[in-house]
Amino acid sequence: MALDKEEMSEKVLAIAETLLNEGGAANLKARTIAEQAGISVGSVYNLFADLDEVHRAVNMRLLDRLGATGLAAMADLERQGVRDVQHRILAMAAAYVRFVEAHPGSWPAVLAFNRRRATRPGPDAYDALLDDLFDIVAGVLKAGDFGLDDKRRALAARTLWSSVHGIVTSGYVANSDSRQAEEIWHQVELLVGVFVKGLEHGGAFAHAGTKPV
Amino acid sequence: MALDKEEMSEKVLAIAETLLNEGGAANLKARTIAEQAGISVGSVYNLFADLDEVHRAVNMRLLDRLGATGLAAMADLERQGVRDVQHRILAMAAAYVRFVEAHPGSWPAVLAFNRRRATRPGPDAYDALLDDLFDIVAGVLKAGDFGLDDKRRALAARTLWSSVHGIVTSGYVANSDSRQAEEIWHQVELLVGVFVKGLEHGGAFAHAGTKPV
DNA sequence: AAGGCCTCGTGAACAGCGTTCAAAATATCT
DNA sequence: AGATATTTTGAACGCTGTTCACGAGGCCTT
Repeated sequence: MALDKEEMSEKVLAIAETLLNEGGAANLKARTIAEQAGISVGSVYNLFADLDEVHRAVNMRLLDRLGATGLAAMADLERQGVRDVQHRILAMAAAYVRFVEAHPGSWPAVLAFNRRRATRPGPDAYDALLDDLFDIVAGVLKAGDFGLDDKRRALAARTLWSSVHGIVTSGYVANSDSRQAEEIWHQVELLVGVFVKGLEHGGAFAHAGTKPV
Repeated sequence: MALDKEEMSEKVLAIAETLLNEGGAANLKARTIAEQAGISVGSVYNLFADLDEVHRAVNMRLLDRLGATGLAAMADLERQGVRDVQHRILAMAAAYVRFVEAHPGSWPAVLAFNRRRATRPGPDAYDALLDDLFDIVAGVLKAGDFGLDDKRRALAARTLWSSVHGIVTSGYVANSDSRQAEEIWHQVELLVGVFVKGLEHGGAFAHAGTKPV
């Protein structure tokens, strides 16, 4: 009556997610997982090649859920007949902020892990999930009438999303009291307001010609 | 004729910086430092309480240099009589991008370290250095005529900087080939263009009234 | 039922890590 | 010079991820 191989894998991932959320990447230990799952250390390595794979699997589940949350938020607004671009972008940003707040320990771990594999070979499932998130934003931008071609709209979506992301992660560097949460939201509001206004006035085409290097 | 205590500390920090830049935080090992510095492991712990303190010291030196680089870039533009806000912001962003590119290994370590101490008590020297960077951006924004009061200008500065930061760090998740560098710069250009245009048209005051939670 | 095979769980063992601390070496003072 | 204070040392401790020879248990064939 023991658990299936796949069931045990999911149990391990659930335990790993809790560990990551409680103490970050440093808290993800093979022996702790084994003990809490009621198996031996070796069995953990039977299910996953190493702890990196466990960490990666947890992160992908998180990214997946985040994407689903974003899509759900968009569907909600659609149902309510909200078609204003600024409202919709703010709703997406709010969903993102809430998600990060709900995963105080594991979200930093997602980012740190993500960054660590910079040396590895080309794109993989990880990037695909991130692209899904970009696509959602691009879809919202498409509703606005900014005179952007597909390429430029995709660029704007990535820019906007990366910016929100930067605000949230920069903000969560400091103490996570409610004052900080307010500051983050003020920044997001300002960014989105300025961004939409800027797009409306053709700011996406304002080239200054500065050379990067 | 051995080195002074402070000289040895600097030697250790120089070695640590190289190690971090070459292999990230995981490459910062007490035994490696000791070997390369020609001292024993124990002596490293005589100079610094633990490796965290070494890492922190290296990061603060980097942030310090980054601030100096930004100020130097501003002084250059001032000397050339460039007063256009968009140009100046782009120059700052370019300085930031170049700095990150020049420290491919240690800059991620700065961020990861920064994030890790989220549980610690209040503001410290680390935050002070980050505030210095915000102040430089705020100074540039002051030159523009956006009708912003001090408080709102500071918020805009933090927002803009966090956004640039997000673009750069998100971008460097993927492979660091030159195509990626181009993508990053395109995003920065779009962000700055849209941001300035948005500020000019009062986007900083466009409230949508969406509640965060 | 007995034997052979094979898959899978096991936990002791290994190498490496950060960190400590009693002792040795060096420096400083009387 | 002798005594005292300081600093340097590296072996040792406890922890980590990871491996792998071993043995238990199921499954098929004889």
